[in-house]
Amino acid sequence: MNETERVELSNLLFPNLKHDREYYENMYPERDLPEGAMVTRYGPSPTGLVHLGNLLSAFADMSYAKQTKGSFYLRIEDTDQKRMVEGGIENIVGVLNDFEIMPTEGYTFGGNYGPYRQSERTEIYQTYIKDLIIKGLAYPCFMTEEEIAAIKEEQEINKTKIGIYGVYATDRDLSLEEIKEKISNGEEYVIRLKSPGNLEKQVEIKDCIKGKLKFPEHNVDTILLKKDGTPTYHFAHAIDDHLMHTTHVIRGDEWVSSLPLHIQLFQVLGFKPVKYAHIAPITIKDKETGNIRKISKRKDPWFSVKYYDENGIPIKALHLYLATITNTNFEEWYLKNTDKDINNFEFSFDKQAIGGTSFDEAKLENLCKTYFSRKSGKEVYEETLTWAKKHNEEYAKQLEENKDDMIKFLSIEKDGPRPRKDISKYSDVEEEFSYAIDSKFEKENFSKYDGEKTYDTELVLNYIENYLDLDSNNEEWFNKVREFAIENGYAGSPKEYKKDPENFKGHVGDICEAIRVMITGRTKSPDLLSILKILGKDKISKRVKLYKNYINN
RNA sequence: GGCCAGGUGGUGAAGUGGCUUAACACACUGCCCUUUCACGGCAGCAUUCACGGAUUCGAAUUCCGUCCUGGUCACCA
Repeated sequence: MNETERVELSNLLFPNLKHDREYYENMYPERDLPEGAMVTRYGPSPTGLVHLGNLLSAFADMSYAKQTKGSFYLRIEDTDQKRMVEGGIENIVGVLNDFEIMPTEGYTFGGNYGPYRQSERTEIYQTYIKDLIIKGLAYPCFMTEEEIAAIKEEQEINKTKIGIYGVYATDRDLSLEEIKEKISNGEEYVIRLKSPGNLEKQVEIKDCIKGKLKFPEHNVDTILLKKDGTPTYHFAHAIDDHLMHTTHVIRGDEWVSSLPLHIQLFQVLGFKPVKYAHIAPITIKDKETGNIRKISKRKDPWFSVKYYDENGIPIKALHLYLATITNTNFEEWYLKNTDKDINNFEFSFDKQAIGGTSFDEAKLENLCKTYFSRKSGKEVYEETLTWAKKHNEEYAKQLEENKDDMIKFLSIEKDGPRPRKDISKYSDVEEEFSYAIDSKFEKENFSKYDGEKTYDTELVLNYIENYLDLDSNNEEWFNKVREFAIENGYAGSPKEYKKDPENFKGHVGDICEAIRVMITGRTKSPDLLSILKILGKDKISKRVKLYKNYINN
């Protein structure tokens, strides 16, 4: 086919396009951004639920764009209408909102490079395809699925490379007349790339994360436009990332094998290449097989994004975890910089894992504890309340009714360089601080206490009456407890008791334990005096009496 | 099967030829601190970096082979 024939063909195939390539090139000019600014994008397809892997790449997109003062946009990749899920797009936008991974532009976020939904860009794609046809770089292919399947089978038997290329690309050199005839016969067609690649030659590609990668050139006549006139991912990606001036395509590592195609597409289209960064997959060691595998929706609850919200894992703590996965040096930095927040950390591609990153539940939990330990009692209260309003209304109500005391309880042992680490998620608060809300304590009584020991209420009552001074400081208070212990035949310290157990009924610790159980319903708690002070004498006595009833029944 | 990537302790990993008798963190164990728990401190936890060979005065780090694991080979993204 000569050029005039190709022009005729292009008009036959795409008679109704309003604009040409130049029009779009001018419509989306270069972005006006500072030097080194990265333009990234999150391009989900609304075919199901958002999962951890998606979130991780969106998080990386956001982080890199933010720290370089660039742009992070959301592009909906919905070129496959068959796989569309109802509410899929709303879900994506909702998850991004919930997890505070906010695009600066894109679908529902505005911006000058839209539309940000691929199904609304069909004309653009077709315009570029038309141009490719004129240049002889793409062609209509009329092969049926059966024919293609037969070729694949043959290739499998012959152990040659699978796909439509070289001698298998029978429609590559169809004449204009033949094409016209097929079309008038009503034969359906796709548009394929006329791949200039040579399998014998190598392409070298630099991936920002993986480093230098070498592949044989791409030589398959990949489908660019499907029968229904919509583009395949590969083609849409090239057009969109060019027109939207993406600088870095950050995506899952399942894409590295199509890198030669994508590079070739950019070349054929005459676009300036983008940089690629392929993120290692999140993996997990399968309990049954012992093998490492990609994290899975069915087997791993953590895979689903809903898990974090439902279980009360704070969004910011999840960010912390995503950051540790993203950059291997983040964790150390975060532990050292107790006063800094995640925005002060500088992410870099060369600190990103190359192989798989194993999901570590224990690490997540620890990170959550550290996160909570750095929050003030008031902050913990407020965040827990917000969470409870959504997931535990009854508790939310109780929290609101007991706001002041609750904040005091949550603030115990929070000051200083070594704060408590006892909460790893919002849902822990209710359980860990079960003694904090009076009405709740009375109702649940001592049902949470699982020890077998019973304690002497007369002894404790006596102590409260005659020795308890809620205005004293910790040292004064404890000296009094010790004094009381000794007078009642207990050792003044555990050491003393250990030396000569025969001579004592027990030691101070036992007295404290008795008090603790009676007023908190448990053997473990934060600093006792602090709790006593917040409760006040009346509530303390009441609880001891409650305990008395409890053991008598 | 072809192509590509990766294999360092229970886990995540640092490490790019001598500074490594392999950092750091999590987990676990023991001890200490201590009125409980948590925090914190100390110690233990890979005589060795999948395996074999080569290069080198010297290798976890370079090269070759083997094995294992993962990804990918759609008119899905």
